[in-house]
Amino acid sequence: MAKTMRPTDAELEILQVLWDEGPSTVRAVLESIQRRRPNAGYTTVLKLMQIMVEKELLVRDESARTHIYRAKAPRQTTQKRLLSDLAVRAFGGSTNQLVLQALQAKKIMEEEIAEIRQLLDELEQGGAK
Amino acid sequence: MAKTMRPTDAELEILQVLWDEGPSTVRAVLESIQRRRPNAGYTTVLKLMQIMVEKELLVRDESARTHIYRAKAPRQTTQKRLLSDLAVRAFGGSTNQLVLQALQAKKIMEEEIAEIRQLLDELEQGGAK
DNA sequence: GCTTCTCTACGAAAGTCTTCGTTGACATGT
DNA sequence: ACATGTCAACGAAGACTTTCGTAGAGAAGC
Repeated sequence: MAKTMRPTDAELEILQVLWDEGPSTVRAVLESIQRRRPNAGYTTVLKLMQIMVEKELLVRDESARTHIYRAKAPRQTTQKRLLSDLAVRAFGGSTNQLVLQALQAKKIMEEEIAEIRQLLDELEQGGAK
Repeated sequence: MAKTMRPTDAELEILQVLWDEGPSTVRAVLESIQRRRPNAGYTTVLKLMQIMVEKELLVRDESARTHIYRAKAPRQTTQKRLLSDLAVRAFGGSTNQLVLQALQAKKIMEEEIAEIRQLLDELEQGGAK
């Protein structure tokens, strides 16, 4: 029903866990988060995940007493949405500027450069008309 | 005083105007924003810009009655901060993954590919040990 | 059966973001 | 000097985010 929104910080933290570890219970997500942030509370994570079901960011299996949650959209879809969103908000809509800036922001390992080169080759072959 | 925060959506909209058009008055920023969003209100923009001065996102020249605002941090610095932030929040800290995803998300023009290739060349020369 | 533990659900509190109405100061033109 | 218009300042409302206390239902152990 609701249009696809940008996940908040806390929501993204939960999505990362579910993308990494697959469908999980609240407790499993909590424990994963606590590895990095030991002060995270159970009811906080539960509440967030409930809200995320309402927002249709997550899907919940209630067939057992302990519910199982999974991310509704795959990781890449969400990542692309966030990138496109950032391109508009901070780069005047230019994804290309975003990429250039990202490349300059970080020293890149040589293997990674090769990886990107290869992708460029494929794009050039596939896209050239 | 406050640590450098991530600008909000409305703040970023104002920053874009100031980056594009240089130091400006509230009214000038408002009119620029109204070109895309005619319902934007004067006091809303004013209040936001006042808050942004407190947050040290903007600097204000109060010497004249009509104050002049400018972005404190240059465009690229803020863009890099946002990219690095997104890399952590949505890409498990991998800027490289972010770049790959951004490249795949968009069809890239050939000239742009050349531009990126050139950047890669420079990076390879400068960074290879 | 009773106690203890785990889980979901609910609601409220505190913080932030965005919007705008109102006010008073200052400027301009006549 | 007075009317009109522009500006900064303030305060408050409404929405959203994040946190957590509390309560009740069900499961497990004694």
